[in-house]
Amino acid sequence: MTAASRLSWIDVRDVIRARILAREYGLGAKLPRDEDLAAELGCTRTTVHRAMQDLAAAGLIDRKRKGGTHVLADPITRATIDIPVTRSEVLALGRAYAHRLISAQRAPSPAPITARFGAAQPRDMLHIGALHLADARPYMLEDRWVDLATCPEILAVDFAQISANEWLVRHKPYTRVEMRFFAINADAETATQLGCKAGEALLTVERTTWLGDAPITTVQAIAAPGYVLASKS
Amino acid sequence: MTAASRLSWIDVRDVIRARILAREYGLGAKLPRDEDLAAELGCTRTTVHRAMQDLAAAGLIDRKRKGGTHVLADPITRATIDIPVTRSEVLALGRAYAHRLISAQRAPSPAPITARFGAAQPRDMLHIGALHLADARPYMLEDRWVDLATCPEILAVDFAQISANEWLVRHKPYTRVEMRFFAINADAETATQLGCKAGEALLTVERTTWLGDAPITTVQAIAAPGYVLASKS
DNA sequence: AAGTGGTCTAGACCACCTT
DNA sequence: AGGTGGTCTAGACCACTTG
Repeated sequence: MTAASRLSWIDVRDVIRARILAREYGLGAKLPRDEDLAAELGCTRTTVHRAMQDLAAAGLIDRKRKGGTHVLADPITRATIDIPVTRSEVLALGRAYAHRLISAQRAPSPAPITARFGAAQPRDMLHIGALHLADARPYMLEDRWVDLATCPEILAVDFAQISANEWLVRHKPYTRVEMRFFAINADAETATQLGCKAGEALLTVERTTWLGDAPITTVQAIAAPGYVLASKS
Repeated sequence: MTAASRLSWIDVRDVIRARILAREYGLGAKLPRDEDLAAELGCTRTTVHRAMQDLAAAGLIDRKRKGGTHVLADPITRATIDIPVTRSEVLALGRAYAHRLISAQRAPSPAPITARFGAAQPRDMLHIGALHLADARPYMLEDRWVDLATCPEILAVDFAQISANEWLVRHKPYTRVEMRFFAINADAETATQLGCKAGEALLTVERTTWLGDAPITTVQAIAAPGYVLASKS
């Protein structure tokens, strides 16, 4: 027999999750109140709360004050993706990192870029093209816009020494980020830059960041063929 | 002046986050002990702990017992992606949903599929091809393998009535999932099935799920051209 | 209006990890 | 071996949201 010294929130979570998985609490069903579960399992409401918090974060249940706790009627699969600085990502693969500046021009943001930030008017920006290399081969192509009102210091950065990607991450923290993932066919120019055939399928990640409400940067990162993005454990 | 009735963990989190963003605690720097922060800010250690928990989940800090709390030396961008049942996804777009079974054959898993599960030996599986439609147009193409040892009931399912995707999500909960995102060029067969041109770039999501250590299913979902996967707010 | 989850306090003990 | 974060309890009050 196992001595149950005290019930940890992980135990509680596992019990509740098991009941959900076994459909003891079916899809869309309402769970007992935290207090009742606490009484039933022999722990504090705080402990049940901690367990529920974890299940909610995992996307298994939905909680509302007064409304109670419900199993999600439409189950979802939730994945977390970590995107490191490209230099670190390459180094972590055990490959040599380098980057190359392609272009950097000051210009007002074109409509699609303005729209990404949800801004009404075009903004004064720096438009940067850059290529990340792994073992001297093209790894990722960046097409980036940096808001100069929020981030004037970028004008003084020497992109021969540090990529815009890394400079921004290290010097311009953000509070909000939106990401979009999609696939594109390499056009002629992209193919040349990435050293692949025109038409090849390329995974593309679009990232836009803000500091509060102020736009910082938006980037379209086009990965070389074969790139795979994996979810965190 | 604002009356500070009591300090909520969100306030504490914002203070600490602001310090990190302002590089008051620089990259890789060690933060004060929870207890000291609590004393400084005038709240309980529990409240500081709750704030730290949030910052750790966001990927800003790293905590270790005895080691203390550190700002991550290599900042990462963390995104969460929710993947609903395909039917729900289509309906949420305000489009009509339908699905079509392409094939369903019992077969031992080929090496690449066996490997996805980390299994040593081929397993008895059901191989299913299916097409999801939105407004009667191809939306997503599924190439799925279901483990029959774990999930024999799948053999009795009528895929004319419910897609394997939805049946599994509703009847076979999982405890672990791994996802991979990449881009592929449509081959001739895929192009025909998705109603696009051969060679078009298609976003592909590979999902593999387990219940404990037991394999459940692995699926390669190929989205029609134009598909975009967005991170959760 | 009231029920339910969310949070805070105060204090104690535990467990992990670095030193 | 000791310091730090992790957790649990017990009780109180708060705030959202639904009936």
